[in-house]
Amino acid sequence: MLAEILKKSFDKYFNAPIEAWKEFAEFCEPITFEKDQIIKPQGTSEKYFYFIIKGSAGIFLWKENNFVCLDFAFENSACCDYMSLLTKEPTELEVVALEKSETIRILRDNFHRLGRKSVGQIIMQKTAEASFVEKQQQQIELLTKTAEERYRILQTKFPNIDQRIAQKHIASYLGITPQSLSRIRNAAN
Amino acid sequence: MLAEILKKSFDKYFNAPIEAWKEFAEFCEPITFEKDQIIKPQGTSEKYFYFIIKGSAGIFLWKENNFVCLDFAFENSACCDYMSLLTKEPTELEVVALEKSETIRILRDNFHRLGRKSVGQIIMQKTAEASFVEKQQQQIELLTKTAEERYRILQTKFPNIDQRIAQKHIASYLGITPQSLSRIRNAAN
DNA sequence: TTGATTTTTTACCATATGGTAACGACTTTA
DNA sequence: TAAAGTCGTTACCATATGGTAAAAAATCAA
Repeated sequence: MLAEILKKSFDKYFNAPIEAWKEFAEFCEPITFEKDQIIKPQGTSEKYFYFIIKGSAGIFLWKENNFVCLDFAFENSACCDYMSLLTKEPTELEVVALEKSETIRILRDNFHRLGRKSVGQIIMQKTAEASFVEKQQQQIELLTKTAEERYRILQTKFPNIDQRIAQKHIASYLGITPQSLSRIRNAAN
Repeated sequence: MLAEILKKSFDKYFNAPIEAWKEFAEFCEPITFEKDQIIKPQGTSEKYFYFIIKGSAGIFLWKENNFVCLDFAFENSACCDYMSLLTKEPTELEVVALEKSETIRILRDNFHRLGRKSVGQIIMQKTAEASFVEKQQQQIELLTKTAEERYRILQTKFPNIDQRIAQKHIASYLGITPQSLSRIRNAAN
């Protein structure tokens, strides 16, 4: 079942038989998080690669007494402090469940070890490439769009994000205060 | 000689014999660009992976009648429209030489083909991962630092950037106008 | 339900940055 | 050398967003 999700997610890149994905899935462990539960605390090194089956999570960076959200993750996407997973260094990033969430996770060392097998290697390569493209898109938006335009783009990308994620988190992702987001939302009518 | 540069750049990840790097280097072609020469025009798909031996380049995105610089590349670093190289789709990104630059390049299809060999695969994997980490750092700076702080960080990262790169390019990289950068520079004393 | 806590909204003023314009310095071209 | 263009600087005002504060609304806990 997990093998099927993985196969469906990555078949467009690499057509491997379901057995190969099942073998990969052997190393995956299901784990559930409550809303607001910390998946990876700041100051630590990321030990797992997570994949969200149901629910959502955010990658946060604490700044003074506030925080900014660097990214959201919803169903069928990876969710971890990927920078720390790659470098094995501790970071100040914090991963938090934003809803009650069902995930599967795989130990970092197993993730890297499986990277030497064909399907594991494709997952690692495509995860790195997709993560880069995603980040570059975010950088382009931050450099070329207004806060309001970024908000509209985010709503298009995740159509029900307003119903699922607190405004303060969306505001911090957009790089503005909750007050400014409130102003933007209420001006638009 | 190129093989040695490649080996030096990637040996920390993967200790391959110089012969393996020489084999990889066989597919590389040297090419020189004049200052302000367009390496990859907007609206096209990236055909090459470039590596800068000497000089510098910038990745630009045109916005109305202005442009923003998404990244600088100097000696011993990759430089291309990596997003387009990966997706094979045309993008609006433009790569421009900012000084007279000596580069080596490798055809996209050869790059991907060599990715199936051990050293090629390590280059592709590590390039993707390093590009992601780099982009996430930039995103963090854009979300948590002021324009002045970002300028100081950039100066630390590339100590002689003020002497090598036009202020207007630095300003656009920082997400501000040249006038604002001028104000920041002259206020700091 | 009731009270406590958190989140969102609104209002006020402050500030960083944008946009336009003009000027001088520098660079390129003829 | 002169002319033309580009670039960096400065000044002015405009604007988007920040910061503080407090009320209103929503959520959570007892």
